[in-house]
Amino acid sequence: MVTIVDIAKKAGVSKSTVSRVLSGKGSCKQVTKDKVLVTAKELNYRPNRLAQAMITKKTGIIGLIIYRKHMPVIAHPFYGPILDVIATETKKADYSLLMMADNEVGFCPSDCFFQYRVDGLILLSRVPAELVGEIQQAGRPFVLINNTAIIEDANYIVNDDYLGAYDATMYLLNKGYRKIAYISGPLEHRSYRLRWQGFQDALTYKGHEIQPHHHYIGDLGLETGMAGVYHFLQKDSRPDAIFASNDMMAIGALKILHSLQINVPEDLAVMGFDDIEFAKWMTPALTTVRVDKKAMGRVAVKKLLDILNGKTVKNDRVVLAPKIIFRQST
Amino acid sequence: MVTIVDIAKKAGVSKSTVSRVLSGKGSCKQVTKDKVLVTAKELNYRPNRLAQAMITKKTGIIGLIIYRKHMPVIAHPFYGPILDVIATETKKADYSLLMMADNEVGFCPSDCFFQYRVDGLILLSRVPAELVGEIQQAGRPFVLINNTAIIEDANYIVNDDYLGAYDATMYLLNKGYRKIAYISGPLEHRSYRLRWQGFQDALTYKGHEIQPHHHYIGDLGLETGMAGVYHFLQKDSRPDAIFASNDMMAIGALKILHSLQINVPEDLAVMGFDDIEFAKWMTPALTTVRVDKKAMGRVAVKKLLDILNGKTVKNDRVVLAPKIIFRQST
DNA sequence: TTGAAAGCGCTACCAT
DNA sequence: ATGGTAGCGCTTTCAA
Repeated sequence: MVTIVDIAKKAGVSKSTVSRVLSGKGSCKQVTKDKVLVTAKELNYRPNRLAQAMITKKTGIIGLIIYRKHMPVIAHPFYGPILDVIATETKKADYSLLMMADNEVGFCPSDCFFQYRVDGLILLSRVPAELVGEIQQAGRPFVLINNTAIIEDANYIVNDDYLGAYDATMYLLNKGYRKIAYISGPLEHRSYRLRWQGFQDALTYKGHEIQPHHHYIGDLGLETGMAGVYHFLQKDSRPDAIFASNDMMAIGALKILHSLQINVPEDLAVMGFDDIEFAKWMTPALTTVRVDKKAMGRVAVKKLLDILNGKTVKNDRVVLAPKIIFRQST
Repeated sequence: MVTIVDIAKKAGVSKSTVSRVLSGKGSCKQVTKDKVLVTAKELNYRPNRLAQAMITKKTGIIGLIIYRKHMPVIAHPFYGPILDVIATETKKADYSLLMMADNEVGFCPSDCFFQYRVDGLILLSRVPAELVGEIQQAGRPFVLINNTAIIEDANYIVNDDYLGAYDATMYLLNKGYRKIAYISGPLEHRSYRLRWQGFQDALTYKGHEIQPHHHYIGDLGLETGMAGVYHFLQKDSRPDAIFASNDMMAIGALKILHSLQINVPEDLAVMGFDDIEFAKWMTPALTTVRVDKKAMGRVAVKKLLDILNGKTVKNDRVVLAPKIIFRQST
């Protein structure tokens, strides 16, 4: 590999000069500059960023940690689009992205990143509080996206899950649905706890009560949606609407309902949450609460970049407003 | 940050000894070893992999280039799952992944990777021949996945697109469909060229001819599927089956057909290609040709790792066998 | 078994 | 405007 010494030799200058020209710092004669630049190009020189990083203490790399239990990790219908804008936005700012799925064993992920001396970190979804502690202690800038645990003294971007669920329930109620069943994800998740709460509060506010058998708790997948429908249908009083706490569940519900020849929305309405890409492709297209995934990624990168660029950024949380997307399933 | 010098001081040994203990190379007394190890842990030492890489010439990083025109790049329904297994498999081997979408402007992507001195590269989908040339010239190991251009002297993993299309057409023919329309992606793409060829050859083999208006060429998206259907329906002789050259198009076709109240598969059958995740969630669930995306990622990583581990690997191409997945749309 | 010294490719400081 | 030199944190000879 070509080094600045090679350039220096060929151009007949010192390596300090080469470095200065290439980095654009310091002054020098135009002639020297040109000579160096030309030789560098001739030699097809590529700076060694590792060597640079050792001195400047800046690698130009941003680390990305994704909760491993989300399977698939990268092609995840919810997190995928977020990763996408993170990749785009970081590249615009000339940063590279080092990816890593959170490994349950030990705290390997942070280890890995620290070893590469990443400039900053973006953490998605669930992240063990200890890991965040380590990162804080190491003094590395980081931003949390949609974090499950509430962590103090940190920048984080979340969706207003409570509001989304509240509004969606109100919408359902206003549309005349009275027996709304609810399918929930695990309540340990901040998002699912808040969604469930929003749903209940809206019901209460309107003077309704949730029917005894009209709620079902499962995991985050399609199967939970299916199981939920079966659960509701077993009982005498059938719901007239189902509010699934994420789109995957809603899609599962839609599938089952179709095979049971129960018409949506005529016989039973279905509402989702997240607005993953396929929501609009379902038949019927899924009415859902849109979480602004692009904004999540964009804001996260912007915050991190601001910190890296030395702008004074005080830790705060950004709560994104959700929006109901009206389609055909309600 | 703690360095080996800090450990050396505290443990009362030289930094060479620390290095030797930590890297496990060379011998030393058990006592010294323990002392160093304990101090390292006490100090919460994290090796600086950049410094290590400068000497060993091994960064432990694998670069990943994705064709930028695929939008979304990461959450892509076809490439997403491939990225996923790449991430998983590389991590298992203790490599990190540096991601980069191919940037049309110049050859920035390779630049970026070379600057970080990645150990090897995985290139997905379209990659400019010049870029590959650069990489080859630089002597960096690399593997191509589903490459559009045919590149000599390279390891690459592709799907047998010709065979998939041929088989699928045969299946359609055997099921009794006679007027099969075909929706194609751009024929510059190796995959789409081969699929189109496979379709035609199967038809010819069975003594059928493609109807004049029964093929439509568009881009890779949903909209092409929709446009294709409209195109076919304008004409007098309506097809009894549509073979879309990818699932996104097939899904688009399904949507339109549904809104036109044309029953699938009773009035018109629809066959896709790729078997993206959502194919099975459609109503009706989509019959399609499965491309083994996991195998693509797995094989690519294995090949690259073999090269990196010094196993003699001669350049060859792996052609993965596709498989028809029978579902409800045919 | 251990330590001293050289050097990876670069930047940054101090001379000139 | 330019060159010499030190040093980033590490591995790797080579001596002791």
